[in-house]
Amino acid sequence: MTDVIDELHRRGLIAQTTDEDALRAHLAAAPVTYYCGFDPTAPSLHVGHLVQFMVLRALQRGGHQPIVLVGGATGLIGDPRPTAERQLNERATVAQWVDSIRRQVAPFLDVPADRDGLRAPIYVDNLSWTEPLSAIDFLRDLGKHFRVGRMLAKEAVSARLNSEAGISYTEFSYQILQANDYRELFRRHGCTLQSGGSDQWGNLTAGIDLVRRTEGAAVHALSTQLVTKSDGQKFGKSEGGTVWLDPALTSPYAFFQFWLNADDADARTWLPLFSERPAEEVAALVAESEQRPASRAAQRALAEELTLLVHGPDELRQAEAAGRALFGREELSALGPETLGAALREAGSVTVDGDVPTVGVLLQLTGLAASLSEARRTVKEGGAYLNNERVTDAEAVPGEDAWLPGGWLVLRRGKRAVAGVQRGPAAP
RNA sequence: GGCGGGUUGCCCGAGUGGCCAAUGGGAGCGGACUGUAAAUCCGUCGGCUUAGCCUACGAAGGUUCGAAUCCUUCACCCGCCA
Repeated sequence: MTDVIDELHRRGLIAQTTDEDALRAHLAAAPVTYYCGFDPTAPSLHVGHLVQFMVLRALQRGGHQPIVLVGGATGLIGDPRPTAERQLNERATVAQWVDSIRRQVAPFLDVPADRDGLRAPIYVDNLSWTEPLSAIDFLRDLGKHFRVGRMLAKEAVSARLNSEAGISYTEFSYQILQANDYRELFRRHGCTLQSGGSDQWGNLTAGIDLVRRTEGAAVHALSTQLVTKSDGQKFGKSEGGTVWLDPALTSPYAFFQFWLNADDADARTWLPLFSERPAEEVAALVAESEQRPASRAAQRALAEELTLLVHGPDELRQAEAAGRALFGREELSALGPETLGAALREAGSVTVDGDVPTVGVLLQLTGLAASLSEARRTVKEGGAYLNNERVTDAEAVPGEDAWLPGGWLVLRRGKRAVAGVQRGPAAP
């Protein structure tokens, strides 16, 4: 069977590891228990987190034992960001996020009953061992093992010390908590490998040092490559902002479209990272994308594979169908009410009853425009469409003949942003 | 603790009493060209009951016919000195 490290390298997922030969040997010798942590800083994870699951899944396929840690404790403290101090969230809020993220993660690693040889993940929350720590415990049992000089040298800390923002003692302490997580998991589960984003390297090594000092054991770390965009922008944002994994925050349709709309260059570099297809298939898709960019083979593969993974087969089917219906060349009126309705519900829709508002108001209601002013502007710029026909007057009210089968209006802003308006039951 | 400098729209950054909803750049958004791509060009870019009005230049007061621009107090940041 193929070496997991080889696969991860091939896919471009590895940024850095501790002694790679030792890690390879370790993974080859016996099933290894490994972990990756996710801090609850929002109610949902986003596409940026998927890279971590790619690593977790690859190791799991290799027969190793995954642990998924949700940072109920570290989420209360805040991992230092390079730019500025984090805003602390309420404890109750963080606790909710722990729950929602824990549920969200399940489909990525849970093992179906019929799959042998895969180990089901262990789920942990670091609040369970961090909360009982007293200040005395923290300072005597943990603090003694950390040298301030080393802590200051970590990139996450030094970047902040050199910035105008400075750094609070709270965030400065973060690395100690994460190091302690590694030690706890080593003690409780024999965990000997931690993976994380490349920005986590300092925290990963802090844990390794602590385990070596207090347990006398050599444990490993692996950091993943930062996913980038060719234009230098941050990965994982679309028109609507962050692309979340939670279908309530980013619809499966929007999720699918995010991947489908990727730049050619990006899609080709992302495909190996995110696709679990065999290497030859991935290479063939990339080649196809280069020869016939208009086919968007790489984008399609990404969209299909990841929507399936994150949202499941039913949602994938609907997201695909919605895209075909809304961007297809066929007449909207030719679509059946079921197809149209499903597509628009997937894309995002609102219901109106009583008096029908103006097009401008509808643009705002559907979220296609953030404000009425923006809606008016969009119309003035010629970027608003009702049933695929350009709207010229924001104050116009859609006439009776505009309503499509099923009581729908199709609103579009620009080329990609589509939303539906359905006539409510109370309409005359 | 003292002295000096600073805090402007999503970000960076001009603006030292009326011509300022505020120069310029970036991001974003729309159009043209395309492939629901990139690049390029053009336009747009606080809100609203949109030829007008309202809210805004760290916060709160004040001076003035009129303040982002002057004064006072407060908060925060950056220097230098204790």
